Amino acid sequence: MDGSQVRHNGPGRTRASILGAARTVFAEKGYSGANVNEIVTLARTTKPMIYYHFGSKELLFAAVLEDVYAGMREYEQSLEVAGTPAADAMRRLVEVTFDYHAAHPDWIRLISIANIHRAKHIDGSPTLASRNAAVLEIVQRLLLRGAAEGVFRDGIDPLHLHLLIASFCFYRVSNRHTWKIIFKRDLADAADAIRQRDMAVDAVLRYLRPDNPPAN
Amino acid sequence: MDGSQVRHNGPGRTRASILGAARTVFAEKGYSGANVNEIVTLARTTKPMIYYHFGSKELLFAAVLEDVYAGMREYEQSLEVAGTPAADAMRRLVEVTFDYHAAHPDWIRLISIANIHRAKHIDGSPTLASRNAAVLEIVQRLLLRGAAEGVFRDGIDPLHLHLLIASFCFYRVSNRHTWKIIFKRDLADAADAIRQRDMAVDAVLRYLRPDNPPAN
Amino acid sequence: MDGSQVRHNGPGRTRASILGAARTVFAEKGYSGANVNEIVTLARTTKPMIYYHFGSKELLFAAVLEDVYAGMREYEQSLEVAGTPAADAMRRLVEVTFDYHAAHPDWIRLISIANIHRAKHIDGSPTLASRNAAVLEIVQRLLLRGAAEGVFRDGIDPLHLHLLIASFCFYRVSNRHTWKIIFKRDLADAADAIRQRDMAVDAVLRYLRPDNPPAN
Amino acid sequence: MDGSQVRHNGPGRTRASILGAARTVFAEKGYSGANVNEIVTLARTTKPMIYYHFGSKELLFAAVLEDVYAGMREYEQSLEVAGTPAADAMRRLVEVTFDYHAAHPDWIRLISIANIHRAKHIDGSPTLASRNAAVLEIVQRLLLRGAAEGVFRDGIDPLHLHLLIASFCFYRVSNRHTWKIIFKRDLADAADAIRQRDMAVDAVLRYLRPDNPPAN
DNA sequence: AATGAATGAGTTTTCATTCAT
DNA sequence: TATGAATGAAAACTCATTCAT
Repeated sequence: MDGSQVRHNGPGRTRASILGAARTVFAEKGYSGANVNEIVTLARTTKPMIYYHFGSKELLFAAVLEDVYAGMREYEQSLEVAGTPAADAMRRLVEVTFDYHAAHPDWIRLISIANIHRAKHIDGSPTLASRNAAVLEIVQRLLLRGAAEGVFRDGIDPLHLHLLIASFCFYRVSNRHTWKIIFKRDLADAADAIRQRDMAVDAVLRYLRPDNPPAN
Repeated sequence: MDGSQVRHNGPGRTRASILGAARTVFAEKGYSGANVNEIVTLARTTKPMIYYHFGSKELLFAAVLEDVYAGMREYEQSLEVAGTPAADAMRRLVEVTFDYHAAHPDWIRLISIANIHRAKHIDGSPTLASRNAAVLEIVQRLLLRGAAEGVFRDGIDPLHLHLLIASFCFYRVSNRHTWKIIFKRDLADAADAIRQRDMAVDAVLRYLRPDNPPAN
Repeated sequence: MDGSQVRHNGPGRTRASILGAARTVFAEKGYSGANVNEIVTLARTTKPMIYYHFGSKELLFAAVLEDVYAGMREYEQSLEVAGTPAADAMRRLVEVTFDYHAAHPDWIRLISIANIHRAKHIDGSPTLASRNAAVLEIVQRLLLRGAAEGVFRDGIDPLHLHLLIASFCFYRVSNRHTWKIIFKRDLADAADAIRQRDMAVDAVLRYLRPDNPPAN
Repeated sequence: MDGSQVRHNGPGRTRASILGAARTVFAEKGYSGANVNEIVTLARTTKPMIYYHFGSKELLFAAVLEDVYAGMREYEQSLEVAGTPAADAMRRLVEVTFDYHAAHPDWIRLISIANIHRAKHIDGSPTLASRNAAVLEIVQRLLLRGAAEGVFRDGIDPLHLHLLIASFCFYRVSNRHTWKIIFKRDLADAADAIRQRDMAVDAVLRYLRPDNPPAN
């Protein structure tokens, strides 16, 4: 009757829109709190499509998490800072990490939710298992470079350094709601956030600084 | 009128057992994932008792969270270390914080869950509102003492320092499941945990150390 | 507001009415074809009551089947025919079996349905496992008595004799619909049924008759 | 217009494979329990093919039943035993019937399922309506021949005799699952089956034997 | 303070069927 | 003929909450 047919989106279109909607809703409500109906409404499709494309609510959540971790690649690529002194590169790495977390609260919420469920939804994922966590190698190379330059101490475990950085950047976002109530200060406040960012850089660089720095 | 008397537990006994069971179940499954039936089964009582004592599932969860934060008092009291050099006291504070978090994963899970729900269940709680976060004062006093002793730098925001410490101690527990899958290392591994603990102390003390330490 | 309260039937009332409704609906539609909604409507209650009282649709069906087999007791009790010549007693046994099957088509349908599902719903039932099939003993005693009287042959397996009797009585009911279409005769036709009944008795007695009957 | 041609199976190939898969699945799960998806997966085709070739799930089931009854022809043809004494021929007829049922449990399950649904899926089928049930004529001729030979009684209704034979052969297969649980004996046990077969023959021949057999 | 049973609304999931290509 | 994707209706099941006692 009319040429403007709405049915049948392009291939993969429905799947993608479900994934996006699911990401939003899961991040907002948690796994159990999220509601399949709300997801399909937001995705402008129907419930069976979830089961057709993903198999179950659980597998849909797993797909969302894979998607979230795919985003980690993007973050990791932005970490590579070539050709600068190690200390500057490290400063940059902390700042980028800080900013990425600050800019992606959904990412953080979804990872928190995954942990509440003991990461069972990504356990056994071939995609994630085959991943080699690029951050660690970047950090590792940077540590070696800094040590060679004489600006970082030796023997730092890159995983532990990453833990120091990531925990700070993640927690200030993930736990800001309880902090606001308990400590009456909003960690997301812009002015304060800048000082937290400086602090993170400072803490990392001081931690790495050799006890007898080169006298140059 | 008839011999079949209903057994009463001691006063508050039912309430307490519901609270304990709820804590376990909410920590395990999250707010929405937790199920009122499971709670009463674990508490060896019946559903109406929840409504009698707490009013609703939401209010029960709020009560659990208050209970969790009451545990914070216990932690804070163990922080007070009198009569020692500031640096030693600070080392102690970090260690106690680290150990407390490591020993109370449920506490951490519940706080994560509260944050997923944007802390709405504790928002407006008179108990929590009236709380003056003792940690901050302890940290504050310690910072001043250390500055006076000349072993800490000036101008450190106690909230930020607490953030540095707490984020590390919290995150390594809260996010250990996803870390295990992504980085193939278990942050809870005993030997590694010791090194993380040393690192936390080290990072904090190096962060506080004055640039020109007193020549003593 | 009004004294005629309908809610809350007597204890066990809801359970019993669900069981009765389920029996009707399962017999009518088969296990998968039966619909939980229809059952609760017929039982004048609500869906959760099925899950509260029985646990699942499958367990409800299992309960129906147990109920069906409980009916077998009633049938078995009516088999005991004391103090008559063995041949007369056997005639009576066949007739009672015939009549019982003819009078309980639902019983037959439910057992057919159970067999379609390979009896998995009653497999492992403690009630049914502990049952000692009284028919077999009755038949056994009757065979011995007849042999002693010299009117039955020796060495008949009571289970096989019961198979001969039951198969005829069951099948003519269970398969009458396909027979009607294939052979254009209705096995349930009253006049014909009488002849079938006579035939069943006749076939059994002739089968049991000794080759050299006592010359009395 | 483009190289990506859809693979066509041979003519009727898809139809036949759907029919075969449907037979398997319906026999296994019953009409309602069977699932169109499972059928097409087993048939290695897609759902619309069912609707293209058969019109609906119900019509597909009807087609399966027609197919099942077509198998009856094969059975009936194997019944014709020429040129032997009537008693031997009858023995053979019972044995063939017994063996055919024993060898085709799916056939039996499908007929049971059809009866659960009151044979509505084959009601009105022109194919089946036009069928003249060959068994009955074979049995009829055999009875006449036996009577002429003086080895069978007169006046036996061939339909009733067929009922006696078929019920035994069908029921021992159709109801073996519940029998196994109730009577703790497996009617399909090979050694026992032989005795059941002998019994069937014996029961039929004794039923037919004249009261005053010819003294030959 | 306690219980067994009930309720209504909602949850995830399934299914036969059909559309566009 | 054949396919991948979509649909609408309904299926089984769950849940927080409340009633009558």
